[in-house]
Amino acid sequence: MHRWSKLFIPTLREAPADAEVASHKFLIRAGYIRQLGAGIYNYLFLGQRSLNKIIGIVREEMDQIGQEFFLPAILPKELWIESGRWSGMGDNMFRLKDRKGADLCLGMTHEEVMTSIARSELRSYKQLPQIWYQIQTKFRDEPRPKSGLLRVRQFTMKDSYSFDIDAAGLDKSFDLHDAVYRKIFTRCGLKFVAVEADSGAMGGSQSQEFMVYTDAGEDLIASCPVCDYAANLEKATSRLEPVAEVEPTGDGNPELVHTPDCAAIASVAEFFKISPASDIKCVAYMGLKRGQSGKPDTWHGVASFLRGDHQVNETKLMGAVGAADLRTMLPEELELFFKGPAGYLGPVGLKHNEKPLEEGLTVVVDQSLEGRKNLVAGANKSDYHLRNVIPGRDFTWTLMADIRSVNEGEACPTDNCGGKLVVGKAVEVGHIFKLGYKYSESMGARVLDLNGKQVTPIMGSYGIGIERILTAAIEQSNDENGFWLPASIAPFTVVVTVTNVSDAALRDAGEKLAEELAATGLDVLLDDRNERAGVKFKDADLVGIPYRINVGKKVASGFIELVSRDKATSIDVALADIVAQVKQRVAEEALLTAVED
RNA sequence: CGGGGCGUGGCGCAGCCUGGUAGCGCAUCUGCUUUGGGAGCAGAGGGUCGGAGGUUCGAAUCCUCUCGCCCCGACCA
Repeated sequence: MHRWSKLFIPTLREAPADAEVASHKFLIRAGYIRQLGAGIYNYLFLGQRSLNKIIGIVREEMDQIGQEFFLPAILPKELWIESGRWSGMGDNMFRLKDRKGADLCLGMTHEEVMTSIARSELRSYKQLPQIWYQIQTKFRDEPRPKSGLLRVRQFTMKDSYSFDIDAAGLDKSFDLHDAVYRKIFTRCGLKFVAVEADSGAMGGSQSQEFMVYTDAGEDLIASCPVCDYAANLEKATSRLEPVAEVEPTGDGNPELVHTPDCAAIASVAEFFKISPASDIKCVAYMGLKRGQSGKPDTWHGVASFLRGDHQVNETKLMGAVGAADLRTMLPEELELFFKGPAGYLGPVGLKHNEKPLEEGLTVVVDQSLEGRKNLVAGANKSDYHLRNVIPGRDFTWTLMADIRSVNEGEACPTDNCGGKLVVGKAVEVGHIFKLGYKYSESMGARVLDLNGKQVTPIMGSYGIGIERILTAAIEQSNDENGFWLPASIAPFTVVVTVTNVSDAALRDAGEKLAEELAATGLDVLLDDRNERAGVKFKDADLVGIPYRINVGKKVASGFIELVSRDKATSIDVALADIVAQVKQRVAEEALLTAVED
């Protein structure tokens, strides 16, 4: 049992002016955290207590499938040179030198270290599979820390890594993590959704994120209200309605048309009296190709063509051409590759590469243009467009791929579903990922298989953002007075508020009650401060404790009040029944966050 | 990095434009009263005005540089 009067819980009546999202404001107002620098926070008593409960749940569940390690946070350069990420991580990596001048970095993830253990210790398929995890501080020099604990430069992550003999084994390790993650987030009381995610430059085969819907989130999720389809917008696909093609003009071949002041899609559509879906849009990029084996990185022209009413999905485009980065083309580059100005770019007559990201221009055409007819496109000449353009007949491409972003209201891609996709903002609390052979291969991890042949183990990596669980929980449960956490992760389960400590009878009743509750194993906070009742009620509402017991005048007749923070409901309970009542409430709530074993 | 904004007691702000002894609310401390939704009265303490340089008789205020923080875009747990 803890006494509020002895604790450091610096609650604030007002939030700092620069806090924008609810969780940021309340974490500070409730005395959970204090800021030390951009994206760097002190965790105070209540905050640390809640994080410790989250860590406890994560550890308990992870122990069901893996083994806990604890790796260093300060890491030598050499490992990262081997994996190619010393340069690949760029400015996101905190770097430092030791007294001898040797390069070190602060760990932002631990594939390299885990793989180094695996390669020096694992020798036989008989030792596989292995799942190793740790709960540890990560350092990432984010370009823009923001929103309190949502995006920070130092945070706690549970990261795990699996080593399997083959792809089937990896599938199993992946599925084990999927199941355990669901248990963890359920026990933490999060309303989460698992979505398909982009596997990006990491080159893995499957990637799934665990997301909690909130407007504070930075990701966009497309989901189907009918079936269970859900995907990060970076990855999401949809089924398009067929488009009514326009009739050809003249002999049906491309025809040059004078189109003054028609640089915008809308004005082109207006000019030709067509839907933007019958116009070909061009977005021109420069794509970054990572230099192989010590060679410098290079930029190459990438022209993307898609329907006028669609938007380029840069994540998909990068994946399609294998670029490490994209930027838009400068005017002089447009002139070089297209001989034409922005607004009048088109695919007809363009010379393109056979392979992406080589000398010359890489032309990428979105799938939705396949089989289309009689389209309008820029003529690569100021104030001119072409009509009657047919993909394949009038122009070709380096590659055709899905490079567009889906829009809300488009049809779900699942066969025979028919649902309309909705798009919502969410925060990522976990990510599970089939890595493949990238690290085991490059760093030389090998084991002998059943036949005595040397093989490379296949890896997976899996992360949970500890602080993000707390942040997401606050985002999903708050009102103007504060927030409430599920009992499983709240710093205390119940606060016993003595309305007037100068009344000895109330004080004694509160003491006795708090002792009794604590004796049953509940986390009890006794508010024994010499403050007015209103102050204590306000504080109790603020700090995230799910239950409150008011010890007031009704004690004289043997009653106290039990208040549930979430619904702000209060009932009178006989003193003799209160311990049982609280236990029952907590048990009922626990049922909601219970997981099957 | 590009764009925008802000730095004045612990927190929230005013003062700056038009230079002239730094103010308000909350919080803190003392005393008395009060005690079920952030109490009242009386008194007290606390600020190199982010930092450096400059202009001026005189700078929180004007100029230059610099540091920090927040927000919007490219990354990720």
